[in-house]
Amino acid sequence: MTVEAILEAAARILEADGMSALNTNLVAQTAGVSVGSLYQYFPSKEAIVAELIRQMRAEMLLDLETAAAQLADLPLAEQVEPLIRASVAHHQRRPVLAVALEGLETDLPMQQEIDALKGRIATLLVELLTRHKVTDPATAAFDLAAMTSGMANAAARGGVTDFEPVVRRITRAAQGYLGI
Amino acid sequence: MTVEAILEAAARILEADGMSALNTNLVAQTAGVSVGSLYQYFPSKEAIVAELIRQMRAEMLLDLETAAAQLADLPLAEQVEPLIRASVAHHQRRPVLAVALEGLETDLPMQQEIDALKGRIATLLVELLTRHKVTDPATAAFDLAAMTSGMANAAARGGVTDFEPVVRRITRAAQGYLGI
Amino acid sequence: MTVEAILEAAARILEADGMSALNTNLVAQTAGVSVGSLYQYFPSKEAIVAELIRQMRAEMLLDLETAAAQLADLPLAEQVEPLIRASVAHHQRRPVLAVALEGLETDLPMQQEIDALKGRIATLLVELLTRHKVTDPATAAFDLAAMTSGMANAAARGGVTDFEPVVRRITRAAQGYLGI
Amino acid sequence: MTVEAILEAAARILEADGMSALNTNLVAQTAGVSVGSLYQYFPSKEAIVAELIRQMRAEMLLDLETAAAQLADLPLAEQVEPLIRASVAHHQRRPVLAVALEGLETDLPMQQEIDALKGRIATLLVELLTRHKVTDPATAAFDLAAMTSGMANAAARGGVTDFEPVVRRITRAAQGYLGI
DNA sequence: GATGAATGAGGATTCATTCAT
DNA sequence: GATGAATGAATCCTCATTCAT
Repeated sequence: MTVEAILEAAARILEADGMSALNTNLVAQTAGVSVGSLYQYFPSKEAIVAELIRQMRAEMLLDLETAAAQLADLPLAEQVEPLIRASVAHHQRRPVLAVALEGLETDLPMQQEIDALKGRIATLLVELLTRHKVTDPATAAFDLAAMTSGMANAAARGGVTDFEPVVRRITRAAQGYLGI
Repeated sequence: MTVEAILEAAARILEADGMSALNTNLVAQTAGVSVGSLYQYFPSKEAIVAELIRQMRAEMLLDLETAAAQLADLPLAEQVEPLIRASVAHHQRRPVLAVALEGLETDLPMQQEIDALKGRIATLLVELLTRHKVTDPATAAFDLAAMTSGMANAAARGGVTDFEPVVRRITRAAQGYLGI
Repeated sequence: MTVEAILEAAARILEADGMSALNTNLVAQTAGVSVGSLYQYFPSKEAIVAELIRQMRAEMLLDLETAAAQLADLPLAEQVEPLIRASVAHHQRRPVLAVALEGLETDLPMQQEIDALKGRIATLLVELLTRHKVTDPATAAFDLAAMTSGMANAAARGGVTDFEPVVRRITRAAQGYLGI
Repeated sequence: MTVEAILEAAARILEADGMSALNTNLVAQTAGVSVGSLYQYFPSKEAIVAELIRQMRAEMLLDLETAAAQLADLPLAEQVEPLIRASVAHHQRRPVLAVALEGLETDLPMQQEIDALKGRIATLLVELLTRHKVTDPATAAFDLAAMTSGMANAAARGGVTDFEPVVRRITRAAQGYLGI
């Protein structure tokens, strides 16, 4: 309960005013708990942000795994759009937060758990592309992920809230990249 | 001289340790000037970052204008790759700095001059796409720019220093997007 | 406790070395608290001074109200001296501080609360003079207050610590002014 | 010329925004000279303020001496008003500046020349009162000066620009004080 | 566990003064 | 003499973190 309140408070502050406005006292106050309690559950301010990012990546992994499982037997051409839709589901849920967190991910000192999740996401994509005989699947997975998040973030920054058209445009680019 | 020393010092700190390590005393010291001098030329820490971004965008505009001028008479299919190369030239020059500055651009309060440059970059692309009868040229320009910087940034973050292969991969995606 | 320590520290510094020596670190140190605590209770350095002035004016109002209540039925001629004594009671308590604070009052940006207190002091005097048929009571109240604080401050600056003789001399001037 | 420009610039800044806005760079700029030149003529910021105060006191002494000379043969009762008028002539000329400078006088470290002028003003008054057999002429001079400047400053602070009525009211108080 | 007052290092900014040109 | 860029000590203020209750 407390943990969730803290995370939600941090998320809202990030959405509203960005990282420069995020400070532990404000998070605690917004969450309706004391700073002391905040430090009971999180060792540092960065740990809060890290947990938010971890959750986002965990959700993304789940979204992708779910989609991949359902699409397993289809040809690659038909999987692309649903997979991109899954990759972007977290943008669809909270676009502004997604952009903020992705921007923060770079600065964060290496996080065991987050890196593991990102590894699993990468592996999922690489294996999928390998299975479909894509050349240089590692690079392709990397590029497709970059393209997808680049376009989704730009759309979110531009105030988009319905990502369905965005998904279709990303799909076009991805299919071009894959030579489909 | 002093101004350049300050900007170069800030750039190097940003490259090495990111925004959280950027503080006015360190910038001044690294630049070999006093804090007082720093404030003679920049009203605030943010103004230094803003100027760095402004320069990056100004260079990018110049790169694009130069490329566009040389390509004016070619069909779109042949312009894509050189234009992407131009869009990414600043990554090629200082990849780590480019990533850092693009990440900072979002947080920065609206900057007259930077916004003007970004407007001119956007206009250049929109007009070029319009000339070549691309459907919904505004959205296409937006998406292509997002895709390009998304992939270039990811590559830079991954430690890439030769962007030539990256340019070719982005080109593939862009051509797919444009249906070429 | 902390608030009082801060105010007393500020008061002592003001008495000893004046406003130019008043800085937040010194106040905190003198008060035996950290700067952080100081800012927990006062939003700025000026706010500390403002509170000191507010207290001085609040005491003055109380002194005057008490005196006025006790003198209500006497003729004006007999009220003048006790009222001046009340007006000057804060000088009697801490002469050097009183002078310092009155000097600072001018520069201070308008303070809701302080202005309210000064308004009540003025009203008290104006009504009293009105009740005794003094011509142009507003101007008279203004002048008498100015005369009183002018002479009391000058005496304090001159090192006087016993204000009883000063009160009697001010009384002579005030009675002259009132034509008594 | 330069000296006067500097003093006038300082005076105007003091009038407009008070001591907290007075800084050497602004004074130099307002005066249309360089900071370097300012320091050619004044050893420190305080020296500028001190000179302004010195001039004010010098003018006041002159005003008083002139008045006293013209009134030498009149009875005290007839001298009071003209002497107060002379004491307040500098308020009449630049009320806001007069208030600002009198407020600054206290903080200023002892200034040889200013103290000498104030001594001569005091002596002039003491001797005049002595000549007219006033009891305790030193204290009377002190009190009358305090009362005069207290009332004049308060009036100036209140926005008064015509001091003639103020002079007459001060006169009433002074005559009361002197038992005239 | 919860609280929130207290801490104090860190960092932004100002401005009197100097001095090379 | 004049200039104004450069200096850096001084000062304000913030905020992550601790710890006594």
